[in-house]
Amino acid sequence: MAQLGDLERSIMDALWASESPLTATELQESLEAGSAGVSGKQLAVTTVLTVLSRLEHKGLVVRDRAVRPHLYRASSSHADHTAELMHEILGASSDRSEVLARFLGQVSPEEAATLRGLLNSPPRDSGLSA
Amino acid sequence: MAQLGDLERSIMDALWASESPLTATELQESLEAGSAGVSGKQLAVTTVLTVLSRLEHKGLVVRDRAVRPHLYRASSSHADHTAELMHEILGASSDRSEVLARFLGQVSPEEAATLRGLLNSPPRDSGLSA
DNA sequence: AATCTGTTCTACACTTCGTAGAAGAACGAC
DNA sequence: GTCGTTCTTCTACGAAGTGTAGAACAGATT
Repeated sequence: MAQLGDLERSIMDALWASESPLTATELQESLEAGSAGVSGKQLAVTTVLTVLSRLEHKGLVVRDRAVRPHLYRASSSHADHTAELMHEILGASSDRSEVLARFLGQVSPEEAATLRGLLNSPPRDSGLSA
Repeated sequence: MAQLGDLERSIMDALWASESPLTATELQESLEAGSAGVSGKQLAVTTVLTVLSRLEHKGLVVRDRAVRPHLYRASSSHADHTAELMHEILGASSDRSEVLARFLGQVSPEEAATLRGLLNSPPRDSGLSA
C-alpha cells in the first residue's frame, strides 16, 4: 500500500475529517483553508481531481459517480486505515512478538493503560473488515 | 522514514539476519544465495555499495570505515526498526486510542495473549537504543 | 444550440530506487 | 617506490511515483 505523498495525505485527511462525502471543489477549498500551515496557495481543481483518481485507484477513496458533481469519500476510517498499515508492517516482520515487545517498550504509560483496558474488555464482536 | 524499496529491504534483511557486520561482497553473495526466491541473478557489487550508501544516508545502516573492506551493520534491530515504524504511523494519527482499538481488533488471539503478557509483566527497563 | 461546470486525458518536472560503469584510493607484492 | 589488485566513490540512466495543471470532452441549464 505504501506511504502517501504530501498532497495525497492532505486530501485523505480532509476526507477523513469530513462527515459526509465531498466534491472536488469542496476539497480544493478545504485544502486551501484548513491545512498547509503557511502556504495559502490555491491548487487547481484538476490537481485535486487527479490526486483523487489516483487515490481511488489505490482503493483509498470511493467515488459516487451517480450524482453530478461526483462525491468522494474515504473508503475506510482513518483509524482503520492506520491500524491496517500497522498490521501490514508488523506482518512483514519475521519476529512478531519481539516487535510487539519493542512496540510496547515505546508506548507512553497512558497508551499502555488504554491497551490494557482494550485487551481486558473484549467486545470482540466486530467481525467486520474482510 | 518511509518504506524501503525491494533491494533496500533485501539488504536490510541480510544485515538484520547477520550476527556480525558484513562487507559489501559478503552481502552481494548472501543476496544471491539466501533470498530472491526465483531469480539467481548476481548483482554488481557497486549496486550493493550504492544501496548501502543510501541506507547509511537514511540512518538505517552504520558503516565502519576503519577497516579496509568497510563493514556494514544495521543501526538498529529489525524488531526495533519495525516497532519504530509502527509508532511513526501511530503518531501521525490524531486519534491514537481509536487506532489502537482498531489495531487490537485485528490481532490474532495469540498476539493478543502476547500483548497481555507483555503489558502485565515487569516494567521493561530496557533503556537501550538512543 | 450555447454556455457553464465538472471530469478525463495528457503531459511534464522532480524525486526515489534499481542498476551499474568509470574513475579514484588504499594496500600488499616485489 | 611502483604495480596490480581490491574496494569505494562518482556519475548516470531508466522506471515508477507524485505534484502540478492545461486541453479536450461531457453533462446540465437556459
